[in-house]
Amino acid sequence: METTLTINQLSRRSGVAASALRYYEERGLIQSERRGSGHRRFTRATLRRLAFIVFAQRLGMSLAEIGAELDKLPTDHVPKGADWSLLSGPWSTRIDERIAELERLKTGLAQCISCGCLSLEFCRLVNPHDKAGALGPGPHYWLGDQSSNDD
Amino acid sequence: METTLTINQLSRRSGVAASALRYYEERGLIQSERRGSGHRRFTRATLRRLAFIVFAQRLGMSLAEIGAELDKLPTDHVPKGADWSLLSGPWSTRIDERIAELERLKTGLAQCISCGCLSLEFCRLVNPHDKAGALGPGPHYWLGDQSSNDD
DNA sequence: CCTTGACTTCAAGTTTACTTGAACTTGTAG
DNA sequence: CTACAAGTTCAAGTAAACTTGAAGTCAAGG
Repeated sequence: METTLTINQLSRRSGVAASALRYYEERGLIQSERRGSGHRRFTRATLRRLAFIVFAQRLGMSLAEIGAELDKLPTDHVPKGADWSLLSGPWSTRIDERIAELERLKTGLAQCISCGCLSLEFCRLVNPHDKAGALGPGPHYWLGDQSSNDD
Repeated sequence: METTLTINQLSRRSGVAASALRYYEERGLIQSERRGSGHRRFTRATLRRLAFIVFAQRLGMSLAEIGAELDKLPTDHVPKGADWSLLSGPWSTRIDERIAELERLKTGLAQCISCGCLSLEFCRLVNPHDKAGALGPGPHYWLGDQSSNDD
């Protein structure tokens, strides 16, 4: 039994579209060996790598950031539990920060917006101290640009 | 004293770029009156509307979704606390769900990925029951496409 | 042998949320 | 009255993360 996976097998197992897998490979997030024909073959370890990618995306990380994290994994052997733990450790913190922000949003939404005390205060609520901490979809150029708030 | 704001005043007060404000108006998220010259004038109520938009974005909502929410506000008077509460009420639930997902991710990251029990299980962790609940940046076409997981 | 499905590359298209630039008009301070 | 800042529209550009289509190659079953 071959222990490697074709791109469609990997796609089915991971839930990630084959086109996305090719894209990830192009970006250097995953690797494959090629058959003489040029067809890709992925190891099963790629599944865990993909899981990590999917997780990280849900946390709002860009593929560039995720790639940087994955680069920290050892290359001399297939990453084990301990190797992954090195990556996931700081993430608990990241997740906790995100949760804390959501709590703030929840409070802010209930109190600040609805009661009418709001003017430019909401920026503090949304982005208290981290200028570059833009999570969520789309560009957020408005974040970290409080310097012009002179009114 | 004029109680209306020019686009740059509004921009400074809200932290949202003037170009974005024009874009929001074009999308129907905010409104303005026009002077004879064509210059926009915004009421102060727009500030709260903007706060809502900014909040909602941080929760991962698209401008289309946000627009749909804002359309629920009454048009016969300037929305008050009670009006906003109608919108923000269900949001606590939404935020709580998001927080719950983050908790799952945290646990999953620590346990499932690092221990190696992972294959396609992670999809359940990431997206337990809500197919369309794609938060975070970028397209997530892989979500809600579990039907082909026959392997 | 032949067909069908899976695979390949490469270029171009898609979506969201804006920004940027050009060309022009208005408003205000001195 | 004359700068100059601030406003306008419109078209085009940007970024991320993919998807789609075209055109061709490869592998397996009958």
